[in-house]
Amino acid sequence: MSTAEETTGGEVEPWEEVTPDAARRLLVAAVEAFAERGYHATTTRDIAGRAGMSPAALYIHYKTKEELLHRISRIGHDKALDILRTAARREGTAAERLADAVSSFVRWHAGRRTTARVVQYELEALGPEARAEIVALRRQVDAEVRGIIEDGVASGEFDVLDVKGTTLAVLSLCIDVARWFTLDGPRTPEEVGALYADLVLRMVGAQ
Amino acid sequence: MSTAEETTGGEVEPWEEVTPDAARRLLVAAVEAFAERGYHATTTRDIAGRAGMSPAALYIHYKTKEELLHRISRIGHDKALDILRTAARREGTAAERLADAVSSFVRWHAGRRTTARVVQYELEALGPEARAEIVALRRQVDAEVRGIIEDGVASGEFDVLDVKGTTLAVLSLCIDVARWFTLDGPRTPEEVGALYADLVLRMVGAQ
DNA sequence: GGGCGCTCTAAGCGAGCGCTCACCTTCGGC
DNA sequence: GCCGAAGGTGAGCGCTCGCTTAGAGCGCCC
Repeated sequence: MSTAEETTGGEVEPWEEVTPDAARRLLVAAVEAFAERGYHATTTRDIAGRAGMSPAALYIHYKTKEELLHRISRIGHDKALDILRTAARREGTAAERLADAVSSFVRWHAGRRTTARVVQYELEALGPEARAEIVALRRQVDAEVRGIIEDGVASGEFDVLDVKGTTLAVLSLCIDVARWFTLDGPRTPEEVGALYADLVLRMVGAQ
Repeated sequence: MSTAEETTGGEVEPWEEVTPDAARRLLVAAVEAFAERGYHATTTRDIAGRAGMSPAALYIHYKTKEELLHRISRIGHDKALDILRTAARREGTAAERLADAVSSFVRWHAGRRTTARVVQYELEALGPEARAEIVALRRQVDAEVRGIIEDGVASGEFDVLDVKGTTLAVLSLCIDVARWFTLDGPRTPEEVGALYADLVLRMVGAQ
């Protein structure tokens, strides 16, 4: 009952920061529904139904359906950024830090696939201000990865001509895991993380 | 007025296989709308409006809104598969063919970004039989890329441990271009294609 | 133990959805 | 010059959407 959580980096119970309990149940239901069908194809009745409540109960805890998406996106981006920061700021060579960043980022996208899907693919359903807030978080994500690659280039560990383009490609590769990964497939999140860390080290000329 | 087409591989007028003219205008309008807002967030009134017609006109040429998506997805996948097959079956080393496949596939995803978005991200909006048809095409796409990588491993050009996983990663990298690329950005489709071909050759240990 | 605040529900509002229908125009063939 | 087919429109049907409202249940503090 506690194996799935280990793939996320030790988080025992996700969404534990959301209270009260009913608000969390609604949010978890929304994550599942948004990930399965997309934001626009999901109805508030469906979300409330999955949480075992009437449609009106949703509006006690959230002002609109979009606020639910905003909260999910915000918490998810915070978590993703936290994972990358932890890897970027540990001690070790640039290659070790990049491999750590990629494998843990990929493990999160695979293991928390439903959350990651919503976080990465439903950005455009947000209104202008909410979207701007999330875009700012994404720039920080980009900066963390670019920082590691720049370190590796400066130290001579990496051989990269286009640092910005390579950063974009590395992040793109990791993010797209949320699109194709399924727990029914032949690979575990850990295996994909290890494979991708190896591929990325090759991309930056570290091996 | 004819520079954009060149990025797709020489196609002068896209969707020319769709007739009559009104049906093509509706389909082009649907591609734009689906790419901007997603299938579920697009209304039939919006599609008809973009094509300069009344909402009812849509149903003279297409039975349902879903049939429009199906036609777009089918034609788009045929084109994508055609691009990969052309690169895979040309003469040359495995490295040359892989670089050609990746750069032309990426050029298509960047240059025909609206089409590619619909093709790659709206699959789940299709009904079961239409989705099964498209999934079969995707398996052929996967087989073309895997074939080149297997050739390279057999000839000793490539150094790849996990062929299936690496194939998946290469395709994932190319496909995700449709998510982040914009014509307003600093890169042309040709530049991204060249960068990605280089990165993929590194991933398979060819340089 | 009575009032209060928090949580939730049943019912339903106005709006917009995919789609249909009755009818109108245009135009080539005889 | 008339006709039928092909391609188009305006109005609107039945339905479901996001969201609201009036009020019920219930624990908790004075």
